Amino acid sequence: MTVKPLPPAPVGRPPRMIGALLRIPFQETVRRIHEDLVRAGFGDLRPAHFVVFQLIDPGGARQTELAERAQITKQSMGYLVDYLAGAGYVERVPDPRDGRASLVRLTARGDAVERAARASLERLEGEWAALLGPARYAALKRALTELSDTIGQV
Amino acid sequence: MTVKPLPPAPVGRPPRMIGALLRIPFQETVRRIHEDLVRAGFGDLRPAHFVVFQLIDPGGARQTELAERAQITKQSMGYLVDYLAGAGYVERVPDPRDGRASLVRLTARGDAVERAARASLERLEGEWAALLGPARYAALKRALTELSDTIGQV
DNA sequence: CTTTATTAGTCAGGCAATCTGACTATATCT
DNA sequence: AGATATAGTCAGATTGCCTGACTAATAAAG
Repeated sequence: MTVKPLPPAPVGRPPRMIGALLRIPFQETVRRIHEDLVRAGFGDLRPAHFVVFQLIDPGGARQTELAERAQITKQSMGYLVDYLAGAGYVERVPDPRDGRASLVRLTARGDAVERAARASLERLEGEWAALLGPARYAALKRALTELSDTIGQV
Repeated sequence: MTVKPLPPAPVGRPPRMIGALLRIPFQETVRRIHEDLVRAGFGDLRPAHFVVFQLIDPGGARQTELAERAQITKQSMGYLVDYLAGAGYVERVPDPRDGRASLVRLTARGDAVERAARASLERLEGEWAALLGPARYAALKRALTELSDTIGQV
């Protein structure tokens, strides 16, 4: 009666190519960090903001510098920093070395986010190291590090 | 005199964590595919469209099915498919098995894109395999495949 | 030391890619 | 036949990015 059952799954999918193989774990890192940050009370942070925490220097960084590192325009970085400043995660202080510039610095709340994100990733790394075995996981990180160095981005 | 030279680079950056290590090569795959597709005359495709080519079945797929696989809403997938149909990469044909549905199918032009994207990734994989050595590159793919299988996404 | 060019950042406006909610038409189940 | 579920569209909003034009401060050239 039913015409429903689609032809019986012609094959078991071609193996994923490197694009999907990188995308899936990468998206999982983003998802996990976001989930853990929400649980830690930082629910007003969205994935687009993570790059700021990742790229900012301990003593603060210029907005233009952050934009270059993140490879977005200074206007887009301004938008992200505005939001983060409004939500109390960063503050702008005048740069004593250059009257045009200000330094974007993490507040105490911003520092807490950085620590929470780092802890979240470390938990995930622990899970993955357990899955693959520590040696293979370390080899994975070394290989990815070499690729990243070659690509030459932040 | 000059106050300019920032303190001489306090340290050589902490090692990247797994998030950045996955993000950098992943973004490189996207950048390279896009670059090669532009060169091949498919400059009207944007990275957001790639997922459709990646997820569509040879005989066509339902829009809702594509949305589920891509983990976006059916409305968002509708937006992408509308664009691709308007640009001649896919066509909607009525689903003979279900009057509510249509099947999204690649046109000849869409097939050409899929082949070009695959070739682009294969070139990139060749470069990376040369960089790491074939054995380490194969091990990298195996490790990423196991992580992807565990995460359980497309 | 003044003019010129460069740099840091903002303002204004626009587009792409997502979302939610409400709806229509068709299918399926009881 | 009636109730429920599913495929897809319509309408409207938001986020994250862009380009272009601008201001203010600095640095370089004469």
